[in-house]
Amino acid sequence: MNRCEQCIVRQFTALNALTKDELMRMAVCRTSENIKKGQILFEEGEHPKGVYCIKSGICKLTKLSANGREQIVKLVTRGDLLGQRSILSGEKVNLTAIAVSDMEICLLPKEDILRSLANNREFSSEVMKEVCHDLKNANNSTVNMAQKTVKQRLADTLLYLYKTFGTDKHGFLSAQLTREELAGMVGTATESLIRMLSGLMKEGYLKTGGKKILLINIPGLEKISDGQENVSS
Amino acid sequence: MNRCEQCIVRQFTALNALTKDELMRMAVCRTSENIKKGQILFEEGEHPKGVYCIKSGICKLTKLSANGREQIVKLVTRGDLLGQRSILSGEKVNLTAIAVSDMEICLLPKEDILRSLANNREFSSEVMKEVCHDLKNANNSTVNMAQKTVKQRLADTLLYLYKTFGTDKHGFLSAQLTREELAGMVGTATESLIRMLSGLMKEGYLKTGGKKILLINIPGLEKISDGQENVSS
DNA sequence: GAAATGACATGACATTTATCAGTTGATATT
DNA sequence: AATATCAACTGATAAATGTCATGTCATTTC
Repeated sequence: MNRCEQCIVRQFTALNALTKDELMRMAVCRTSENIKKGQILFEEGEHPKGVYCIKSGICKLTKLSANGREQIVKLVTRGDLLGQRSILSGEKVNLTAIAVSDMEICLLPKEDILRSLANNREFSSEVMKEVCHDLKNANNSTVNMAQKTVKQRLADTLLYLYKTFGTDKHGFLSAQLTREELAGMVGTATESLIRMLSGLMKEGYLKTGGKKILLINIPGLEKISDGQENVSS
Repeated sequence: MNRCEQCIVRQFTALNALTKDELMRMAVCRTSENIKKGQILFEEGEHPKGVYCIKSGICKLTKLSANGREQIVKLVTRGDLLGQRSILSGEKVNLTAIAVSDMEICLLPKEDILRSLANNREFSSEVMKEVCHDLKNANNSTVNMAQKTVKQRLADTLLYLYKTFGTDKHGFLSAQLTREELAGMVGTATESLIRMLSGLMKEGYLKTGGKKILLINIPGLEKISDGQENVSS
C-alpha cells in the first residue's frame, strides 16, 4: 500500500530520479518504519544498512565531543535523505542519528542504492548535488562556529528553525527542541544558551512559553546574525 | 611536454580514473600554470573555469567573516583537486582560493570534466568519494570549532600541518604560514594565536624561530588536542 | 497525592578569549 | 643610511563564555 512510486516525499529528494523499475526492486521500502522520539537510527562507527528517506519527524545528526557535550551537526526532516555520505564513500558513518520527534522513515537498502548509483546517471548526479550542497553548508557552519559569537549563532539557529520547520498556528516554532538540544546546535553550554535566549526575550526579539518559542522580530534577528546589532546609521 | 598522461600528481587524484582519450582532450591541461604567492585563483561568488589540479605549492580556501577576519576552511596542496564542488553542483564557489606559496597548477576545463563525469563511471565515483571525504572533514571541523578551546584547535592545526606537509631537514614544519594565517586556521584572533603559540613553547611542546616552527612533543600535542592535558592518572 | 525526575532558570564566579595600544625586529624602499 | 612597512610580539583590560551551585516548575511514576 505504501509504495514508493506514490510517495509524495520522494519528489523532494534525489530519489525522484529513480525509474519505476528501480523503485519496484526496493522491496524493503514498501512499508515505512515508525521511529520513536529518542530512538537511535545509527551510531558513529557503524556501517549503515542503507539510505533512509524521511517521511515525517525530525532527526538530529550529532557528534559527541571530548568534553562530553553533544554537538548537533545537522537536522534532517521530511524530504531529506540520511546516510548517503557513508553509502557513497563506503566508510563508516561519522555521526550519530537520533530521532528528535517521532518519525516515519523508509529504508532503501544499500545494494539497491549502489546499483542505482552505478546505472542511473541522473540519480547519481542528483545525489552528488545533494552531497555538494551539504559540503557547502558544512563549510559555512565551520566558519560561523569559528567566527561568530554565541548570540549570533543563536540568532542563526532560530532563523534556521523558523525557515526550515515553520511555525504552528499560534506562530510558535514547529520544531520542538530542548534547551540542551538548542545549545548543541549553537555550540555552547546549556546555561549560556538559556541566558542568551532570555536575553533576546528581554530585548523583544522573541517570546518563550515553556518549551515553545515565538519569534517576534525576524529582521532584528537577521541583523544580529550579521553582527549589525546596535549599529546606528 | 607537460602531458597529463605522464603527470605523477594525477595518480593521487580522481583524475587517475580518466582514460587516455579523455586526458588527450583536455588541451588546456598540457601546460601547467605558475601562480605567485598571494595570487587569487578564484573568489567567492564566481563561477570557476574548471577544476584545478595542484602540482606543487599550497593554496588556502578562505571565507571572510562579518567581523573582517579571514577563516581558512581548508588547505590544498600537491595531489589535490580544487573547485570540484562548484563544478559538480553547478553553483558559484563559496570559498576564495589564494596561493599561500608559489604554485604550479593545471586547469582542467569545466566542459571536459563534466563530460567525463557523465561518461566515465569510475571517475565520477572517485570524485564523489573525494567530496564525501571533504564533507566528513568539514563536519569534524565544525564540531571542533564549536567544542574545542583555542589551545586544542592550535594543537590540531600544528599536528595537521606536520602530518600533511611534513618537515624540512632540520625538523621545522614545511608549511610556512604567517601567524595571521595560522590564526585563520585555528579560528581566533592573531594576538591570541601568538600568545598560545609562545605558551606552548614555554611548556616545551615546540620551538619557534621566526616564522619557522619545530614540533618537539608530538604525543603531548595529541593529548592537548584530545583535552587530556594535565590529567594525572 | 507524594515522591522522584528532568527540564528550565538564575546567581556567583572563574576562565577563556578578544580588543586596544603599543614595542620590537626584520625587510623592503627611497 | 634613513624611512616606511609589515609581521611578530607584549601588556593591560574588557568582554564573552563556561562552570558550579542551587532553586523552581512541570511531568512522570509509584
